[in-house]
Amino acid sequence: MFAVFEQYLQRKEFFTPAEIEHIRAASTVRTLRKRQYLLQAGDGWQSNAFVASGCLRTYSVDAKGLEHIIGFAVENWWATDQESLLSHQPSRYNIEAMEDSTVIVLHNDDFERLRREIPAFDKVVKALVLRSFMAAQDRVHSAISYSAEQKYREFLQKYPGLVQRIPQHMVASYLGVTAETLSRIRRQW
Amino acid sequence: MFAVFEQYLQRKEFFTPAEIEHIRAASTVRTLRKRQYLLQAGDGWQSNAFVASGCLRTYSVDAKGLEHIIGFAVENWWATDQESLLSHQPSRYNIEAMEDSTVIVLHNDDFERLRREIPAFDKVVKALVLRSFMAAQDRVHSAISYSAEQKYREFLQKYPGLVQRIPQHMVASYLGVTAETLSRIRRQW
DNA sequence: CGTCTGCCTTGACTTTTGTCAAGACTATTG
DNA sequence: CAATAGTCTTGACAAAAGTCAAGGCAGACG
Repeated sequence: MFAVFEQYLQRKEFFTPAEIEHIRAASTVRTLRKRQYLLQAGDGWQSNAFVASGCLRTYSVDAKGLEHIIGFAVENWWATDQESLLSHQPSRYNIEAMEDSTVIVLHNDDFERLRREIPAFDKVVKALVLRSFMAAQDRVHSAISYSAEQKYREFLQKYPGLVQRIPQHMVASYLGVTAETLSRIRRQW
Repeated sequence: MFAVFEQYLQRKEFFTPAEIEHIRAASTVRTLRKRQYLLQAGDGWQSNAFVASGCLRTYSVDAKGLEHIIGFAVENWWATDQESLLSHQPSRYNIEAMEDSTVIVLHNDDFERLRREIPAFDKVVKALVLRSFMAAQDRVHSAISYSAEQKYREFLQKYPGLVQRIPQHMVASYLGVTAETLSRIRRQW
């Protein structure tokens, strides 16, 4: 499964075999069964996880027990909680496998070391962080500008295929609407 | 006004006088009158702007003519449109001065060159991008999880002082609610 | 194979938020 | 200083979304 990660990296930048070996040495491959947690709220988190296969979700649980999904991560995406990582505080989020999944876990110390030692790796991460920021900002824009229906349309268009893999009520949670509302939007079509 | 930028940088990392001079050489100081635009939707954007004084807002205008503020930037913050910058497409956003302001503008070519030439500068930018991502993600979390009132409370607590400087209807736009709704929330207190 | 759980839908009703229109107050500016 | 533009508030009403409760269906699993 590390091969998926290697291909991801090579697609973005050129890595020598030695560099790949360094990265492999720092990596831990973890398999998760459906519904298994990679991170549970309240625990600390000091890693970054690359999804080699499967699908995860990151979500919080509010005072009323409602779940709010802040992100999905399928193959070739990353799942992480930078907030806990940077603050060294327990996480507010849960990261849970929605399908049987395989992830490549890199402890943040190793991750930062690899950024220093391998310029290509640093480049990949720089681009990743910047793109993540832009994606988050764009989602803020949708959240404050669009109706539930518009947000759903945008989701379909932006992530075609995802809707096939993810239960509808979780898409609703991701969009910030209730499962009933999303069901009613779809009924009208 | 460049001094504000220098202090900002020195507070984050150590810069030699020569490094500061390199940065100064690439910088353009621009003063903006209240209501003046730094960027208008439809134009291209190839820079990053550091706010030395004053206050700016970044917003889009939707099909109905309604404004949606995706961000404010006061002293020691940055104002930019990474989307236009990275895609080389015309911007969807306007950046407008809400007060008489002074900004330090760095063309992206110079910005990237400085990152390569000055490690401390690269460090500052890395941290900035990561923090921006986390802030955006946190805002997504609020947007999908909270009611209008809860979002307003969080805003007050997160950016005390900002509410003194920014017209209320713009705070409403930032939160994704109408000016009337925000006014009614405040009435209840 | 039958039970159970998760998922989706639907209806009836409530709450929240938006829309439109009007008015008051304030600061700016010619 | 008078006109004006910007800001905030309020009321009446409309629309959007949430809540609660029920039922059906399909897949998972003992």
